[in-house]
Amino acid sequence: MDHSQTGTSHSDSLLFLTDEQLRKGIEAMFFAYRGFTADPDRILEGMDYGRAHHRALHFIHRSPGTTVNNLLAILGVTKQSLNRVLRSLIEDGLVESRVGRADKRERHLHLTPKGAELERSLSDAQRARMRAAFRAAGPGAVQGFRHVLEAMMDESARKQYLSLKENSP
Amino acid sequence: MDHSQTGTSHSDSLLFLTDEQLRKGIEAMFFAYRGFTADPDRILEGMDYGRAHHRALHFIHRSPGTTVNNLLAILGVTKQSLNRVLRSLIEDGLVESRVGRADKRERHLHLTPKGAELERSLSDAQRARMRAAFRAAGPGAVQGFRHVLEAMMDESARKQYLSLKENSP
DNA sequence: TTGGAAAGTCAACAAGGCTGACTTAAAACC
DNA sequence: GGTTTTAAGTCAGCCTTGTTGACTTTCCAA
Repeated sequence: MDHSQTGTSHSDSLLFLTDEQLRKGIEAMFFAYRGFTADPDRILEGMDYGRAHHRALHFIHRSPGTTVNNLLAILGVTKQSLNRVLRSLIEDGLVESRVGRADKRERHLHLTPKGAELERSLSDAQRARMRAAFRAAGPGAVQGFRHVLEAMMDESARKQYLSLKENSP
Repeated sequence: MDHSQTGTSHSDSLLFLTDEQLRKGIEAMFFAYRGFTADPDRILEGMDYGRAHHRALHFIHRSPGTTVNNLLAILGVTKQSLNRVLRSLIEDGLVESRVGRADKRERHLHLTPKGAELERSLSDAQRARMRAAFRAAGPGAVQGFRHVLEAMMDESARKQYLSLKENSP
Protein backbone atom coordinates (compact mmCIF):
# COMPACT_ATOMS: atom_id res chain seq x y z
CA MET A 1 0.00 0.00 0.00
CA ASP A 2 2.94 2.35 0.52
CA HIS A 3 6.34 2.43 -1.11
CA SER A 4 8.17 3.92 1.88
CA GLN A 5 10.38 5.88 -0.51
CA THR A 6 8.41 9.09 -0.73
CA GLY A 7 9.77 12.23 -2.31
CA THR A 8 11.83 11.26 -5.33
CA SER A 9 9.73 11.76 -8.43
CA HIS A 10 11.41 10.88 -11.71
CA SER A 11 10.12 8.70 -14.51
CA ASP A 12 6.84 7.06 -13.57
CA SER A 13 6.71 3.91 -15.61
CA LEU A 14 3.04 3.00 -15.58
CA LEU A 15 2.77 1.54 -12.11
CA PHE A 16 5.14 3.55 -9.99
CA LEU A 17 3.22 6.35 -8.33
CA THR A 18 4.79 8.09 -5.37
CA ASP A 19 2.69 9.39 -2.51
CA GLU A 20 4.06 12.78 -3.49
CA GLN A 21 2.53 12.52 -6.96
CA LEU A 22 -0.77 11.41 -5.55
CA ARG A 23 -0.82 14.24 -3.04
CA LYS A 24 -0.17 16.73 -5.79
CA GLY A 25 -3.13 15.29 -7.67
CA ILE A 26 -5.32 15.64 -4.61
CA GLU A 27 -4.33 19.25 -4.08
CA ALA A 28 -4.80 20.00 -7.76
CA MET A 29 -8.40 18.77 -7.48
CA PHE A 30 -8.99 20.95 -4.44
CA PHE A 31 -7.65 24.18 -5.91
CA ALA A 32 -9.03 23.59 -9.39
CA TYR A 33 -12.54 22.92 -8.14
CA ARG A 34 -12.52 26.30 -6.43
CA GLY A 35 -11.65 27.93 -9.73
CA PHE A 36 -14.23 25.81 -11.51
CA THR A 37 -17.08 27.18 -9.39
CA ALA A 38 -15.73 30.70 -8.88
CA ASP A 39 -17.22 32.44 -11.93
CA PRO A 40 -20.82 31.18 -11.61
CA ASP A 41 -20.66 31.82 -7.87
CA ARG A 42 -19.68 35.41 -8.55
CA ILE A 43 -22.59 35.87 -10.94
CA LEU A 44 -25.05 34.32 -8.51
CA GLU A 45 -24.03 36.27 -5.43
CA GLY A 46 -26.47 39.07 -4.93
CA MET A 47 -29.24 37.07 -6.60
CA ASP A 48 -31.38 34.83 -4.45
CA TYR A 49 -29.71 31.79 -5.97
CA GLY A 50 -26.68 29.69 -5.25
CA ARG A 51 -24.66 26.79 -6.53
CA ALA A 52 -27.55 24.39 -6.05
CA HIS A 53 -29.72 26.44 -8.38
CA HIS A 54 -26.94 26.50 -10.94
CA ARG A 55 -26.68 22.73 -10.93
CA ALA A 56 -30.42 22.32 -11.38
CA LEU A 57 -30.48 24.79 -14.26
CA HIS A 58 -27.53 23.06 -15.89
CA PHE A 59 -29.06 19.62 -15.95
CA ILE A 60 -32.53 20.81 -16.92
CA HIS A 61 -30.99 22.73 -19.80
CA ARG A 62 -29.02 19.71 -20.79
CA SER A 63 -31.87 17.22 -20.57
CA PRO A 64 -35.04 19.18 -21.25
CA GLY A 65 -38.16 17.37 -20.08
CA THR A 66 -36.29 15.39 -17.45
CA THR A 67 -38.40 14.26 -14.52
CA VAL A 68 -37.87 15.22 -10.90
CA ASN A 69 -36.80 11.70 -10.02
CA ASN A 70 -34.24 11.75 -12.79
CA LEU A 71 -32.78 15.00 -11.60
CA LEU A 72 -32.69 13.65 -8.06
CA ALA A 73 -30.57 10.71 -9.16
CA ILE A 74 -28.15 12.87 -11.14
CA LEU A 75 -27.66 15.50 -8.47
CA GLY A 76 -27.43 12.96 -5.69
CA VAL A 77 -29.43 14.95 -3.16
CA THR A 78 -32.69 14.33 -1.33
CA LYS A 79 -36.12 15.19 -2.64
CA GLN A 80 -36.56 17.82 0.06
CA SER A 81 -33.29 19.49 -0.80
CA LEU A 82 -34.01 19.62 -4.51
CA ASN A 83 -37.60 20.68 -3.92
CA ARG A 84 -36.57 23.83 -2.10
CA VAL A 85 -34.39 24.84 -5.03
CA LEU A 86 -36.88 23.82 -7.69
CA ARG A 87 -39.77 25.59 -6.03
CA SER A 88 -38.01 28.94 -6.08
CA LEU A 89 -36.98 28.49 -9.70
CA ILE A 90 -40.55 27.65 -10.69
CA GLU A 91 -42.06 30.50 -8.65
CA ASP A 92 -39.66 32.94 -10.22
CA GLY A 93 -40.52 31.72 -13.69
CA LEU A 94 -37.15 30.24 -14.62
CA VAL A 95 -38.34 26.65 -14.79
CA GLU A 96 -41.60 25.20 -16.04
CA SER A 97 -43.04 21.99 -14.59
CA ARG A 98 -45.33 20.10 -16.98
CA VAL A 99 -47.53 17.20 -15.97
CA GLY A 100 -46.47 14.06 -17.80
CA ARG A 101 -48.55 12.96 -20.80
CA ALA A 102 -48.02 9.23 -20.49
CA ASP A 103 -47.68 9.17 -16.72
CA LYS A 104 -49.52 12.01 -15.05
CA ARG A 105 -47.66 11.52 -11.77
CA GLU A 106 -44.47 12.73 -13.35
CA ARG A 107 -43.47 16.35 -13.82
CA HIS A 108 -41.30 17.21 -16.79
CA LEU A 109 -38.96 20.13 -16.29
CA HIS A 110 -38.10 22.76 -18.88
CA LEU A 111 -36.31 26.10 -18.80
CA THR A 112 -38.36 29.16 -19.66
CA PRO A 113 -36.68 31.83 -21.83
CA LYS A 114 -35.78 33.65 -18.63
CA GLY A 115 -34.31 30.48 -17.14
CA ALA A 116 -32.41 29.75 -20.33
CA GLU A 117 -30.94 33.22 -20.22
CA LEU A 118 -29.56 32.83 -16.71
CA GLU A 119 -28.32 29.34 -17.49
CA ARG A 120 -26.47 30.68 -20.50
CA SER A 121 -24.76 33.45 -18.61
CA LEU A 122 -23.62 30.96 -15.97
CA SER A 123 -22.43 28.35 -18.41
CA ASP A 124 -20.77 30.93 -20.65
CA ALA A 125 -18.59 31.94 -17.75
CA GLN A 126 -17.82 28.35 -16.83
CA ARG A 127 -17.13 27.33 -20.41
CA ALA A 128 -14.83 30.29 -20.93
CA ARG A 129 -12.65 29.10 -18.09
CA MET A 130 -12.73 25.50 -19.28
CA ARG A 131 -11.86 26.61 -22.80
CA ALA A 132 -8.93 28.67 -21.57
CA ALA A 133 -7.68 25.75 -19.50
CA PHE A 134 -8.02 23.30 -22.40
CA ARG A 135 -6.19 25.66 -24.75
CA ALA A 136 -3.41 26.31 -22.27
CA ALA A 137 -2.94 22.60 -21.62
CA GLY A 138 -3.15 21.45 -25.22
CA PRO A 139 -5.26 18.80 -26.98
CA GLY A 140 -3.46 15.79 -25.57
CA ALA A 141 -3.95 16.99 -22.04
CA VAL A 142 -7.71 17.21 -22.56
CA GLN A 143 -7.89 13.47 -23.22
CA GLY A 144 -5.87 12.73 -20.11
CA PHE A 145 -7.94 15.06 -18.01
CA ARG A 146 -11.15 13.36 -19.06
CA HIS A 147 -9.75 9.87 -18.57
CA VAL A 148 -8.52 10.50 -15.06
CA LEU A 149 -11.72 12.22 -13.97
CA GLU A 150 -13.80 9.43 -15.42
CA ALA A 151 -11.78 6.86 -13.54
CA MET A 152 -12.19 8.84 -10.35
CA MET A 153 -15.98 8.69 -10.37
CA ASP A 154 -18.07 6.26 -8.42
CA GLU A 155 -19.43 3.51 -10.60
CA SER A 156 -22.97 4.88 -10.52
CA ALA A 157 -21.85 8.42 -11.33
CA ARG A 158 -19.75 7.17 -14.21
CA LYS A 159 -22.76 5.45 -15.69
CA GLN A 160 -24.81 8.61 -15.41
CA TYR A 161 -21.99 10.67 -16.85
CA LEU A 162 -21.56 8.39 -19.84
CA SER A 163 -25.24 7.99 -20.50
CA LEU A 164 -25.96 11.70 -20.72
CA LYS A 165 -26.88 12.10 -24.36
CA GLU A 166 -24.59 13.16 -27.24
CA ASN A 167 -21.67 11.39 -25.71
CA SER A 168 -18.95 10.93 -28.30
CA PRO A 169 -15.56 11.00 -26.61
CA MET B 1 -17.23 33.41 -28.14
CA ASP B 2 -19.38 30.67 -29.67
CA HIS B 3 -18.93 28.57 -32.76
CA SER B 4 -22.62 28.07 -33.46
CA GLN B 5 -21.88 24.58 -34.77
CA THR B 6 -22.40 22.53 -31.65
CA GLY B 7 -22.46 18.76 -31.62
CA THR B 8 -19.93 17.38 -34.05
CA SER B 9 -16.82 16.29 -32.22
CA HIS B 10 -14.04 14.86 -34.34
CA SER B 11 -10.37 15.81 -34.41
CA ASP B 12 -9.79 18.85 -32.27
CA SER B 13 -6.69 20.47 -33.69
CA LEU B 14 -5.45 22.60 -30.84
CA LEU B 15 -7.90 25.46 -31.02
CA PHE B 16 -11.20 23.95 -32.02
CA LEU B 17 -13.23 23.17 -28.96
CA THR B 18 -16.94 22.56 -29.32
CA ASP B 19 -19.38 23.60 -26.65
CA GLU B 20 -20.16 19.91 -26.39
CA GLN B 21 -16.58 19.09 -25.44
CA LEU B 22 -16.51 21.88 -22.91
CA ARG B 23 -19.78 20.76 -21.38
CA LYS B 24 -18.47 17.24 -21.03
CA GLY B 25 -15.46 18.65 -19.22
CA ILE B 26 -17.71 20.58 -16.87
CA GLU B 27 -19.80 17.54 -16.06
CA ALA B 28 -16.69 15.42 -15.60
CA MET B 29 -15.51 17.87 -12.94
CA PHE B 30 -18.86 17.72 -11.21
CA PHE B 31 -19.13 13.95 -11.02
CA ALA B 32 -15.44 13.36 -10.34
CA TYR B 33 -15.34 15.78 -7.44
CA ARG B 34 -18.12 13.82 -5.80
CA GLY B 35 -16.05 10.67 -6.08
CA PHE B 36 -12.97 12.51 -4.90
CA THR B 37 -14.59 13.46 -1.58
CA ALA B 38 -16.73 10.36 -1.11
CA ASP B 39 -14.27 8.13 0.76
CA PRO B 40 -13.10 10.63 3.39
CA ASP B 41 -16.71 11.76 3.85
CA ARG B 42 -17.69 8.19 4.56
CA ILE B 43 -14.96 7.82 7.17
CA LEU B 44 -15.88 11.09 8.84
CA GLU B 45 -19.60 10.54 9.05
CA GLY B 46 -20.46 9.41 12.53
CA MET B 47 -17.47 11.29 13.95
CA ASP B 48 -17.98 14.89 14.98
CA TYR B 49 -15.93 16.03 12.01
CA GLY B 50 -16.61 16.95 8.41
CA ARG B 51 -14.92 17.94 5.20
CA ALA B 52 -13.67 21.19 6.69
CA HIS B 53 -11.78 19.27 9.38
CA HIS B 54 -10.29 17.01 6.75
CA ARG B 55 -8.95 19.97 4.78
CA ALA B 56 -7.40 21.50 7.87
CA LEU B 57 -5.74 18.20 8.82
CA HIS B 58 -4.45 17.75 5.30
CA PHE B 59 -2.68 21.08 5.07
CA ILE B 60 -1.34 20.98 8.62
CA HIS B 61 0.08 17.53 7.91
CA ARG B 62 1.58 18.79 4.70
CA SER B 63 3.08 21.97 6.12
CA PRO B 64 3.78 21.29 9.79
CA GLY B 65 4.26 24.45 11.81
CA THR B 66 2.17 26.55 9.44
CA THR B 67 0.53 29.59 11.02
CA VAL B 68 -3.17 30.27 11.24
CA ASN B 69 -2.93 33.12 8.74
CA ASN B 70 -1.16 30.86 6.31
CA LEU B 71 -3.81 28.22 6.61
CA LEU B 72 -6.50 30.86 6.18
CA ALA B 73 -5.01 31.93 2.86
CA ILE B 74 -4.70 28.38 1.58
CA LEU B 75 -8.18 27.28 2.56
CA GLY B 76 -9.79 30.50 1.41
CA VAL B 77 -12.23 30.82 4.30
CA THR B 78 -12.73 33.36 7.05
CA LYS B 79 -10.90 33.38 10.34
CA GLN B 80 -14.13 32.66 12.18
CA SER B 81 -14.91 29.67 10.00
CA LEU B 82 -11.47 28.15 10.39
CA ASN B 83 -11.38 28.94 14.09
CA ARG B 84 -14.45 26.85 14.79
CA VAL B 85 -12.87 23.87 13.07
CA LEU B 86 -9.45 24.39 14.59
CA ARG B 87 -10.81 24.79 18.08
CA SER B 88 -12.52 21.42 18.05
CA LEU B 89 -9.42 19.73 16.63
CA ILE B 90 -7.26 21.30 19.35
CA GLU B 91 -9.73 20.50 22.14
CA ASP B 92 -9.91 16.90 20.99
CA GLY B 93 -6.14 16.63 20.92
CA LEU B 94 -5.66 16.14 17.19
CA VAL B 95 -3.85 19.41 16.60
CA GLU B 96 -1.34 21.24 18.73
CA SER B 97 -1.07 25.01 18.63
CA ARG B 98 2.35 26.31 19.62
CA VAL B 99 3.08 29.95 20.35
CA GLY B 100 5.63 31.29 17.87
CA ARG B 101 9.21 31.60 19.06
CA ALA B 102 10.20 34.58 16.96
CA ASP B 103 6.77 36.19 16.87
CA LYS B 104 4.70 35.27 19.88
CA ARG B 105 1.47 36.45 18.24
CA GLU B 106 1.61 33.60 15.78
CA ARG B 107 0.46 30.07 16.47
CA HIS B 108 2.24 27.24 14.74
CA LEU B 109 0.09 24.23 14.03
CA HIS B 110 1.16 20.61 14.29
CA LEU B 111 -0.63 17.28 14.23
CA THR B 112 -0.47 15.18 17.38
CA PRO B 113 0.02 11.43 16.94
CA LYS B 114 -3.76 11.08 17.24
CA GLY B 115 -4.29 13.75 14.59
CA ALA B 116 -1.70 12.19 12.32
CA GLU B 117 -3.50 8.88 12.63
CA LEU B 118 -6.84 10.28 11.48
CA GLU B 119 -5.17 12.28 8.74
CA ARG B 120 -3.51 9.14 7.48
CA SER B 121 -6.69 7.12 7.37
CA LEU B 122 -8.41 9.89 5.43
CA SER B 123 -5.59 10.43 2.99
CA ASP B 124 -5.00 6.71 2.53
CA ALA B 125 -8.55 6.42 1.28
CA GLN B 126 -8.25 9.41 -0.97
CA ARG B 127 -4.87 8.37 -2.32
CA ALA B 128 -6.13 4.88 -3.05
CA ARG B 129 -8.82 6.31 -5.29
CA MET B 130 -6.39 8.69 -6.97
CA ARG B 131 -3.91 5.88 -7.50
CA ALA B 132 -6.56 3.67 -9.06
CA ALA B 133 -7.66 6.50 -11.35
CA PHE B 134 -4.07 7.27 -12.39
CA ARG B 135 -3.36 3.63 -13.11
CA ALA B 136 -6.55 3.18 -15.08
CA ALA B 137 -5.88 6.27 -17.16
CA GLY B 138 -2.19 5.68 -17.76
CA PRO B 139 0.92 7.81 -17.24
CA GLY B 140 0.31 10.22 -20.12
CA ALA B 141 -3.15 11.02 -18.86
CA VAL B 142 -1.77 11.99 -15.48
CA GLN B 143 0.29 14.78 -17.04
CA GLY B 144 -2.74 16.05 -18.95
CA PHE B 145 -4.91 15.90 -15.87
CA ARG B 146 -2.45 18.00 -13.88
CA HIS B 147 -1.97 20.52 -16.68
CA VAL B 148 -5.66 21.14 -17.20
CA LEU B 149 -6.40 21.45 -13.48
CA GLU B 150 -3.50 23.81 -13.03
CA ALA B 151 -4.74 26.01 -15.86
CA MET B 152 -8.21 26.00 -14.33
CA MET B 153 -7.11 27.52 -11.02
CA ASP B 154 -7.35 31.18 -10.15
CA GLU B 155 -4.02 32.91 -10.38
CA SER B 156 -3.64 33.18 -6.60
CA ALA B 157 -4.56 29.55 -6.04
CA ARG B 158 -2.10 28.44 -8.70
CA LYS B 159 0.69 30.27 -6.96
CA GLN B 160 -0.19 28.63 -3.67
CA TYR B 161 -0.46 25.25 -5.33
CA LEU B 162 2.92 25.57 -7.01
CA SER B 163 4.67 26.97 -3.98
CA LEU B 164 3.66 24.14 -1.67
CA LYS B 165 6.96 22.47 -1.00
CA GLU B 166 8.50 19.46 -2.76
CA ASN B 167 7.01 20.49 -6.05
CA SER B 168 8.71 18.62 -8.87
CA PRO B 169 6.25 18.05 -11.70
C1' DT C 1 4.89 54.73 22.96
C1' DT C 2 1.72 54.06 19.83
C1' DG C 3 -0.11 51.92 15.59
C1' DG C 4 -1.18 47.86 13.47
C1' DA C 5 -0.89 42.84 12.72
C1' DA C 6 -2.10 38.07 14.42
C1' DA C 7 -5.08 35.50 16.87
C1' DG C 8 -9.18 34.49 19.14
C1' DT C 9 -14.05 35.08 20.44
C1' DC C 10 -19.20 36.14 20.53
C1' DA C 11 -23.41 36.64 18.09
C1' DA C 12 -26.33 36.29 14.31
C1' DC C 13 -27.39 34.69 9.90
C1' DA C 14 -27.69 32.01 5.25
C1' DA C 15 -27.11 28.18 2.02
C1' DG C 16 -27.68 23.75 1.37
C1' DG C 17 -27.30 19.35 2.95
C1' DC C 18 -29.99 15.76 6.02
C1' DT C 19 -34.04 12.78 8.47
C1' DG C 20 -38.74 11.72 9.53
C1' DA C 21 -43.54 11.94 8.85
C1' DC C 22 -47.30 12.69 6.05
C1' DT C 23 -50.46 13.87 1.82
C1' DT C 24 -52.11 13.52 -2.87
C1' DA C 25 -52.61 11.60 -7.26
C1' DA C 26 -52.07 8.17 -10.41
C1' DA C 27 -50.27 3.87 -12.07
C1' DA C 28 -49.73 -1.06 -11.47
C1' DC C 29 -50.89 -5.17 -9.69
C1' DC C 30 -53.87 -9.01 -8.48
C1' DG D 1 -62.42 -3.12 -8.05
C1' DG D 2 -59.59 -2.85 -4.35
C1' DT D 3 -54.83 -2.67 -2.79
C1' DT D 4 -50.20 -1.49 -3.19
C1' DT D 5 -46.59 1.14 -5.05
C1' DT D 6 -44.66 5.10 -7.10
C1' DA D 7 -43.86 10.26 -8.10
C1' DA D 8 -44.22 14.41 -6.31
C1' DG D 9 -44.72 17.71 -2.87
C1' DT D 10 -44.78 19.54 1.90
C1' DC D 11 -43.80 20.64 6.91
C1' DA D 12 -40.74 20.71 10.69
C1' DG D 13 -36.41 20.42 12.59
C1' DC D 14 -31.52 19.59 12.58
C1' DC D 15 -26.38 19.93 11.09
C1' DT D 16 -22.24 21.72 8.77
C1' DT D 17 -19.92 25.22 6.94
C1' DG D 18 -19.72 29.31 5.10
C1' DT D 19 -20.64 34.60 5.92
C1' DT D 20 -20.46 39.74 8.53
C1' DG D 21 -19.66 42.69 12.23
C1' DA D 22 -17.82 43.98 16.53
C1' DC D 23 -14.56 43.52 19.98
C1' DT D 24 -10.38 41.92 22.91
C1' DT D 25 -5.70 40.54 23.81
C1' DT D 26 -1.12 40.23 22.71
C1' DC D 27 2.90 41.87 20.99
C1' DC D 28 6.01 43.39 17.09
C1' DA D 29 7.93 47.42 14.98
C1' DA D 30 8.35 52.08 13.62
